[in-house]
Amino acid sequence: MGVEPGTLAFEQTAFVSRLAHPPALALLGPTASGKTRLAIELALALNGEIISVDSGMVYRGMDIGTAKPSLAERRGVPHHLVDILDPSEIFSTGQFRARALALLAEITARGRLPVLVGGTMLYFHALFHGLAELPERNPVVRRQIEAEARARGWAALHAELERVDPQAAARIHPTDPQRIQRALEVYRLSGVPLSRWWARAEGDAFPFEVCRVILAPANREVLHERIRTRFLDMLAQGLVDEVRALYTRGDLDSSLPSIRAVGYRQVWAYLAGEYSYEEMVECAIIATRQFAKRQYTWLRREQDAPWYASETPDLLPRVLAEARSRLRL
RNA sequence: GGCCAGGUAGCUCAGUUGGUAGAGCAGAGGACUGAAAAUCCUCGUGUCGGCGGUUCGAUUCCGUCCCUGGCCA
Repeated sequence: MGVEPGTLAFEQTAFVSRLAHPPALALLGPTASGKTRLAIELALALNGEIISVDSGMVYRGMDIGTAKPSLAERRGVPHHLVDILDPSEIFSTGQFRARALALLAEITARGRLPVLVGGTMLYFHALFHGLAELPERNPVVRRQIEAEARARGWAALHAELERVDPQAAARIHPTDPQRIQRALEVYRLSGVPLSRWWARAEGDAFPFEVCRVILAPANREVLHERIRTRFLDMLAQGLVDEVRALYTRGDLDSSLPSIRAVGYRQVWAYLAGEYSYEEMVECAIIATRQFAKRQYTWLRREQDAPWYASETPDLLPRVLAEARSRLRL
């Protein structure tokens, strides 16, 4: 494809030669930090396209509760990995990584800047640091393991894991059903212990020069207040009706990752009669706070990325300046 | 005003036959390899409502006062 002199695409391509890899921008932050809006501004200013790094926004029909930007709010900026699945489907970190990598290449080939934005820190981690070539989840094996757990208890399955994969067993707590299940699944599917798979895939380099920026409210009380008012806003916008539409479909249930998402899970429980309205509101806000806390734990590990307070004046110009100098745009 | 039941961690409550107390929730920190908005780990000093009394020792027993809820006037 031809790149014409004088266009932004030409300039970017020209500068790329000075970087080891093509440029990419990544905006990470906890829920309710304001990253969605800032990302759109950045993409507009830098000729970018957005790649959503968000395990909830992938689902169609889940708009209010995931704080998905409306078409108007997107202001013409393409948003990738949004509305790509039905809530009955299950996404995975591996699928995210493969699709994101493909999109990064496509957007770069178009002469535009990829802007990764989101709060699903495992996805960012897998993208930047690589992922072992593990076998994909297998529903049959999972059901089998669940049945065994019901009969013998997770501790017994952890003991079994200890026999076939002592290294993985040492890292996985006996009360962590999800990881015990996954480790046994990988072993049964491949005959190779999970710890061996981990050891094989050491450090897949991320083939982009990435400028990472972290956006978060200045302090916890501010974050908690934003979370509270935002959830109340979602209710005012019709979150209960949105979840009811999923609830009345009849083919979805509370074990699905989509329905387990913060907010959806609690409204679902309210519709099922397990919570009063007040309990639902309270529990959803609490769950969101706890989710944000886990996001901070990941974020603190990203020492090389600068932190910006959500309430910083002139936030956009500052982040723009940071991106331009790091990526030589 | 009288009677009853309570006042113990931010919240809901256990408990101590007298030796100054512990659960759940909340909160904080951490882990994290195809469910990740998931899953899991660690962290509990607080005038035991106030003031007196009894006692070597009171959060516990006694008296009194205050507060909350219920019932009766």
